[in-house]
Amino acid sequence: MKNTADSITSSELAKRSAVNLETIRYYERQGLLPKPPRSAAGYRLFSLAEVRRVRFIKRAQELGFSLKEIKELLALRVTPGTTSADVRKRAEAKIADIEEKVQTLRAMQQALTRLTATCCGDGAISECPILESLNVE
Amino acid sequence: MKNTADSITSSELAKRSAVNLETIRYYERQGLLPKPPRSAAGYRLFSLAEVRRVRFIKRAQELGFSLKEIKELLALRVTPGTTSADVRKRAEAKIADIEEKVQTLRAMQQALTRLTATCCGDGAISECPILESLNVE
DNA sequence: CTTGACTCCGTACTTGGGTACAGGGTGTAA
DNA sequence: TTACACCCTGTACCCAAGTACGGAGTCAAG
Repeated sequence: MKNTADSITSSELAKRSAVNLETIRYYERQGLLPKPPRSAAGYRLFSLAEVRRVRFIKRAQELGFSLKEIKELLALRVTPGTTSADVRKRAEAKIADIEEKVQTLRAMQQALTRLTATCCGDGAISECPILESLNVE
Repeated sequence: MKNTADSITSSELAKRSAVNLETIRYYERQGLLPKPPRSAAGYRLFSLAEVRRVRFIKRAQELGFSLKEIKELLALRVTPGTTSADVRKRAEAKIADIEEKVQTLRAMQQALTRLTATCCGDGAISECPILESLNVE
């Protein structure tokens, strides 16, 4: 089996998106990757575009999204059976979720910045400044 | 066992920080919570300050930090045996990590915003716009 | 026409992060 | 002084997200 210009094997997809081969099969089972067409011998024929998809999944995971949430994100598009108003609503909800994450990260960053600022001047800094400043609610 | 002004039981800590009681024990085992002093009967006597700590752990988890990473974050402070230059360096590394997360979240948000913008106008939008715009390398 | 690298499938194992008991000891209000 | 709610420990179980493995088929270079 050779990779052609527009079609790659599962192990090639795994390599290019820097995940384990088994992970590809797993994502397919979980519906995160579309069931790919098969060669005459039954080999999976992935499109190169899936590389981007797998990388997206990995990135999103690092940001605390579960595979289930990622599936929802990837499903956000207008397809037969969904109205664009519906997609719009779901997308807006996601935007708000993400905004919250950003705000929390910013607070953490600020805390750490204050830490670096105070700790070089030494003297009395709080026991654990990062806790001090993430005191939201 | 009664909770006093400055000392609470493990189940009270669990309740106030909105986690399962067993999670408190688990965090203690993992070194995410300090081993608390005990009452004569062996009951844990947590300080109220630990509520904030547990909440911080939960928030950080939602942002994709593992318990191991969270432990490192919580350890960022000047203590006997660490120089402030050392703390500074580790804090700066964390700040950079976080900045990356923020950037990725911003890209996702932008993608979603474009989605809501284009989908109400309907017409030809890309198959899955969120993938398009998170095309970072 | 064989050999070595690849693919398939199903199933079993692993790791992180919890959760749920069981069996026993407290604390206190009635 | 008992009833009931609470705490302790240890151990076993659970789910998500992979990862590994065995047995069998496929492909292409020598």
